[in-house]
Amino acid sequence: MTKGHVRLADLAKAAGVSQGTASNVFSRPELVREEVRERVLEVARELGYNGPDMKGRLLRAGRVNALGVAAIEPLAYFFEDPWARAVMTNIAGVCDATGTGIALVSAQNQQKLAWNINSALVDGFILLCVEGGEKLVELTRRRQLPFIALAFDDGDASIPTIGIDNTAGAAAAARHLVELGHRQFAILAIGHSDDHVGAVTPEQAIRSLKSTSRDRALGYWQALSEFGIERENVPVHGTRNDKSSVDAALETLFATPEPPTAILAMSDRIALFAMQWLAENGFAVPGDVSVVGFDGVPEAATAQPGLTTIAQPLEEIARRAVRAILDDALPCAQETLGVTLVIRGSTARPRS
Amino acid sequence: MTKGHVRLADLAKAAGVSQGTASNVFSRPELVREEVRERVLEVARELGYNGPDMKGRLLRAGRVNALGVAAIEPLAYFFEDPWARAVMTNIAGVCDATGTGIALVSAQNQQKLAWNINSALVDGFILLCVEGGEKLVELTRRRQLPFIALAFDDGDASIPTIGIDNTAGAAAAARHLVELGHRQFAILAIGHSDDHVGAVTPEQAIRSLKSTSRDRALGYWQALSEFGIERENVPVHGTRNDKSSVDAALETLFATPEPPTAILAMSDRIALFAMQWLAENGFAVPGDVSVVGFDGVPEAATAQPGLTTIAQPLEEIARRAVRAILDDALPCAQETLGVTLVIRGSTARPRS
DNA sequence: ATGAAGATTTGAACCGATTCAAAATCTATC
DNA sequence: GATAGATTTTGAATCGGTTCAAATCTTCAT
Repeated sequence: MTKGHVRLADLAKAAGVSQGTASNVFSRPELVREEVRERVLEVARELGYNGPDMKGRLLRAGRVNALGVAAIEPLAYFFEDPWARAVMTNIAGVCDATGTGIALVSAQNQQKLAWNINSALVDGFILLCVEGGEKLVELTRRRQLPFIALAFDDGDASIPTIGIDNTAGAAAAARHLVELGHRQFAILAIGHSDDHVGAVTPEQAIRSLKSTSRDRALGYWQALSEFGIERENVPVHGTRNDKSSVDAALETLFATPEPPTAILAMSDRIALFAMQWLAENGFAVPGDVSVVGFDGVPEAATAQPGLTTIAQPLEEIARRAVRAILDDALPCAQETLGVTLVIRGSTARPRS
Repeated sequence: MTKGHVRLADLAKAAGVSQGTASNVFSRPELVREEVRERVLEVARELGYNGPDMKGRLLRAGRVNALGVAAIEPLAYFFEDPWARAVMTNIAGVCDATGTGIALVSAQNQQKLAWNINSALVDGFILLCVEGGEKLVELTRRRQLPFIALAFDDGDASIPTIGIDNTAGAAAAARHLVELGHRQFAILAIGHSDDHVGAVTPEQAIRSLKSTSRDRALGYWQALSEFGIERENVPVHGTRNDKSSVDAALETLFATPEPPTAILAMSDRIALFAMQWLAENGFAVPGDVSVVGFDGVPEAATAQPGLTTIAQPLEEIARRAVRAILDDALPCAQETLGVTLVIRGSTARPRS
């Protein structure tokens, strides 16, 4: 029954028209006389031909109408990591509107990632650079397709990037707490280049933090110093953005004679882990301790209590990124967008 | 700087070999003498040629090494819906292992979906049929690529499907509660063909529920009747799988003289909304009311308290589905997998 | 030196469409 | 009825590779 394979040429012959006309019936129907068009479609139906095959079309046309989103992580990252999910959700929204497809590109080891990036059938890439951004950019660059990096952690201004104002965001977070009356702070950091865990001095932090995290640290310090709180008096603990390292940091912090009344977390993930630890250890949030996160992931809104955080303009980021790829209108310079402080239930005045 | 475009033919000429040899250098290097291979690669580097372009390769070779996952929903569905996310996470895991890419295919209106399905560059499809399964299958069928339907709601045995034993799962959930001593039940349903919201009689439920939901209802009733509780005494409320319709159902239920002490929810999503409503309205879970969900999404494990639920073997489902597509070894018959009762903190004996 | 077997390389066909200049056909105008 | 102009249709080139039978080159025993 199945005729092996019906291709456009077969259809054309069967319908008694040239291949060119047959092609137009599908791709530019307005060019072909209605009568002919209907006949060809009729024959197509009989033959079980369902429109031109993408592989051929694409070869000729050059565009796939899909964009790739890449990260150096297992594929499941896109569905499990809160930030990645939030970004993807917004990208998905923009793609829906423009009818663009999404291909997920990733791998743990570089060998495979290189292959995957090279073989992905897409018109361009959005790079999630939270981990291994440099490698990712390097591999993608080779492909010679438009790409844009998100959360990229490197000064190289030749790389098209959409970022956020980390310093201003962090400053806003710290200012919010200090204005509520807090004076005892602690910072939970991520992004030590050596995955350092535990207390660090400000100098160590400046030296070993990746630029995103360093900017956030600088923002915290800056706002606090405006109120006379010097960085030397604000303990900083490195974490690996996972529960166990956050737990360890908090155990140390709350074993000191003057534990913090306010916690500045460099990610919502960390902040949520912190709130969990506090709840488990009998500290009320925000009664005993206030917590501020960073990123503005959806989970922050649904937590109990809601997490006060610095929200990234993800929708705007997604819109610009997708547009940049599809229109091949990459920003000549790196773009930096503003962030907003979202106040929820996890922050309040300190117990007097 | 950019030489317009370097293609395999250019490289071949520049390196002084035939195009066939140049091709082999990349696709089947073992066929070409090392000396030649290195020279060609060297020239490739000079010319900035980064391996064969996928579009051409694919046209000839026929395989894309990617699979499409499709649903009649906006693209964001894959990242937001708990069940979809759980399924995707598992599919991603399998794909990671086999080096397969994932393309997301979806659209709200059928017109666009048809186009997207036809133009997706994939070797086959996994269909998430929670909504509009029939249409999805019909459109995919036309594409004449291997596909397999998940959560498909139709008897048509000619369609390759991996499903679960809904009746047995529901029965296990009900049995668990009844064995704890509960006697006052309520069922929160989804999947009314007309999106009905509010109380329904068993007859109405049987008539208007889609098959997945009907099977679950039958399972509940069957287990309860073994303990002498007749279906007429178990109120059933339709919901739209969203918070507002769940809230409405619970308000009605708990306004009755004999409110339920145990809730059977047809999805974890509903169950979690229910727990939220109960908390907001001063009912302790499981102290005052026990709740059982269905599906076994990750959120069920992290909720406070943990949600007792019927877990689908998602890993197994994902593994079989991906294998089926990649090996083009579709199950000749529809497969049905077993489910397991996972007991967590949301169920306990009723207050005596 | 000769010839068979094995290793490399070549060349041309092919994958399945789109595209566009040129040819063919139809319409309108005088 | 002839002709310019508009509308359709055709045919061949092209996109960027892969593949495979045939041609060429090596190697080595005879």
